[in-house]
Amino acid sequence: MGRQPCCDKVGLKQGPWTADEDKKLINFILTNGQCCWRAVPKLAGLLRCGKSCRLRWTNYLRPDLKRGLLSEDEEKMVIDLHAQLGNRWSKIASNLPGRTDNEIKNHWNTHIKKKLKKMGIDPVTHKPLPPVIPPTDNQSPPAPLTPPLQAQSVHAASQTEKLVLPKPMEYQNNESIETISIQSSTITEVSKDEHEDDEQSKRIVVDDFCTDEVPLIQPHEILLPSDTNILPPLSSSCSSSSTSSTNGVSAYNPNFVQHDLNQSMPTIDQQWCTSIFNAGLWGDDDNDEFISSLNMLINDQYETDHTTIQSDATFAPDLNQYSKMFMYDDDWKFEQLL
DNA sequence: AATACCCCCAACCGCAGGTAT
DNA sequence: TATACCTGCGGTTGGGGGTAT
Repeated sequence: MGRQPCCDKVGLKQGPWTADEDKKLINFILTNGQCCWRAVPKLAGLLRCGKSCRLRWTNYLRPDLKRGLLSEDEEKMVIDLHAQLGNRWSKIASNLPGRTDNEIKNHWNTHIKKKLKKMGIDPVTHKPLPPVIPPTDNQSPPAPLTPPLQAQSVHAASQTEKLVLPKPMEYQNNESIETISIQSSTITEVSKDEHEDDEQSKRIVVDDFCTDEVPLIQPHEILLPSDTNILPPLSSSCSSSSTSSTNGVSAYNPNFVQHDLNQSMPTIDQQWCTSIFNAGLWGDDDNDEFISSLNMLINDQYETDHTTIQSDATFAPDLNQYSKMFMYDDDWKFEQLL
């Protein structure tokens, strides 16, 4: 059975998002939370399909996103996780808070792949690449490789009942001294022999967590205390059939005022709010609207006394400490953040 | 300065899985 | 059980910006 297209594309806008569209989407989600995406564009006044809105929010506008290049540690983690998980970008991303699968995928394809190849490592198998043999008349097969790395073939252990994937390998650059030492969890694959089920008998256990199941953050770490006025969802009819999340962020959380991912203390993502505010995404005429939304999020208030919200001047943070940047669209006046 | 080429990444496409009816 | 819907996921593309010639 064929599937319907995600939306009727007639009359819908495609291509890069404008600042105005971003503003509408952010404002809508600030006010109403994430609801059924198919309804979002209509309710938010956007000529986009819901899928496009979801992607824009998930990959770009979400307040908990980090921006900028991956750090060295993050890169090492990506390499290590890729060696264990393959191209399961969402799984990899779930281990890097603030990073999206798309971002990691792009970074992999544009940076890490090349780096690994340069180091003589096959980015797919994470094994040494075969040497490049210049064409000769002699068609003798290439000599077997001696693995220069610590990488050990998984198959070597396949005969044991308990299969332990290799510890993170060291990626050594043949051309420089650069060494990437990856410290990670060990994936232990428990074979069927120890259990009764067939395919499902194999499970991957990564030290203290199962990569397929464990959320990065617990619900109590995400949601605000419930003793305050929580903004209700836009509509009770909105489907929340999918409870899965990206990067551990609740998919149906009307308040993304959340605990800091790395700390236990509850914080609103002030970086994001300040960035949005100072980036001029909201014009003067819209400040009340934005402030109102912010106030609801910060103070859980519906009725806003705007005087209680700090003005632009007093709300201005030390921008140097902020990693979140909106830097890809001139319309957003990013220079204010730089 | 003009053009060609390359790189990067946001966005799109289409399929799969889960859930509601 | 079958169907429809919604969302997540991974692969791919297109265009803007930077660099080389």
